Amino acid sequence: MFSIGEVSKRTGVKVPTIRYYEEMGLISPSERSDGNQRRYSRGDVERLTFIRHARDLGFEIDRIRELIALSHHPQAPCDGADRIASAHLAEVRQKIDQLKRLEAELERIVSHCGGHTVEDCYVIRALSDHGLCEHEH
Amino acid sequence: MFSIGEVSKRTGVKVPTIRYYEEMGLISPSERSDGNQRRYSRGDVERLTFIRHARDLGFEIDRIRELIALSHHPQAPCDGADRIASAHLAEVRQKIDQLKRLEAELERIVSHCGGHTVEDCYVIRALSDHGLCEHEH
DNA sequence: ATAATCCCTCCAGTGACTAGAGGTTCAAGA
DNA sequence: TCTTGAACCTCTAGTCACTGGAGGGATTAT
Repeated sequence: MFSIGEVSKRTGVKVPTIRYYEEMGLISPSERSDGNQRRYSRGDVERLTFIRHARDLGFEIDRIRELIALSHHPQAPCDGADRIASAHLAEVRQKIDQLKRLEAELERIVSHCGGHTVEDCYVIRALSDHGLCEHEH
Repeated sequence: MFSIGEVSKRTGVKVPTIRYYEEMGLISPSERSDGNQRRYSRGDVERLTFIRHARDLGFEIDRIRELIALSHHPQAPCDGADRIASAHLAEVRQKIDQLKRLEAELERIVSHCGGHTVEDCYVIRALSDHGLCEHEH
């Protein structure tokens, strides 16, 4: 049995975050000490590692809750997990595209900043006048 | 003079958001009607367009406040605006890199999902076992 | 005059934490 | 066994950029 501090060290998840995940219904300690402190099993640590990993990959708490539920039915078909991950991948790709468009716009704005005063600074002008933009956004 | 609803239509910024920006100190209406309703000038509308545009490009409220302050000193050197925009561009690029790494990882996880049951589903296994990952994250 | 629409303020909720106050428990050393 | 200090507990509030709703007043068109 591990204290919350030990679990935090093992998983890299901060102590208040572990408590937050508990409140969100992702994990709860297997036991409590006589003095009401959380005590985690090895299984709990594994589960928190799973959560951490999924968060690192950008899965939302709700999606993680679903993935945990799925993992509790090892004989169920895995379409569910696959669908969640694929949907997430699509979101990530969309986000990348969006950011690339921003990048291009910002690049253009920054590189054009030829002026020496704010008055003729392209950065300020481009922000004031949408007409200077190449794409809609 | 425009009502908040008209301004909203002209700029595409939602009414509660305009009020929120006011609370944040980005704009305030030039006047109030006798009945205490907000009345905006043409200049106010331009300013809100500036804000909207900057937000679309991902600038934070605080950065926008700085840009507005700069735009009020047209004779000042424009290094400030340039620096803010360049820093933002760097952030955007970093975010893109990060998301690309996620994309690669998720691609790998999803494409490997060969199993039919959760038990041997790569998605679940990859999340449980960090060792299956290619990169640190 | 009245109805419909708009506007006002204030409060609460979102997501995923993070930080602090004020108090209790635990583990290790004397 | 006692003490000390670190770690723990709960509860509340703050972050960012909004969004939505309640309950009531203002404006506008007919």
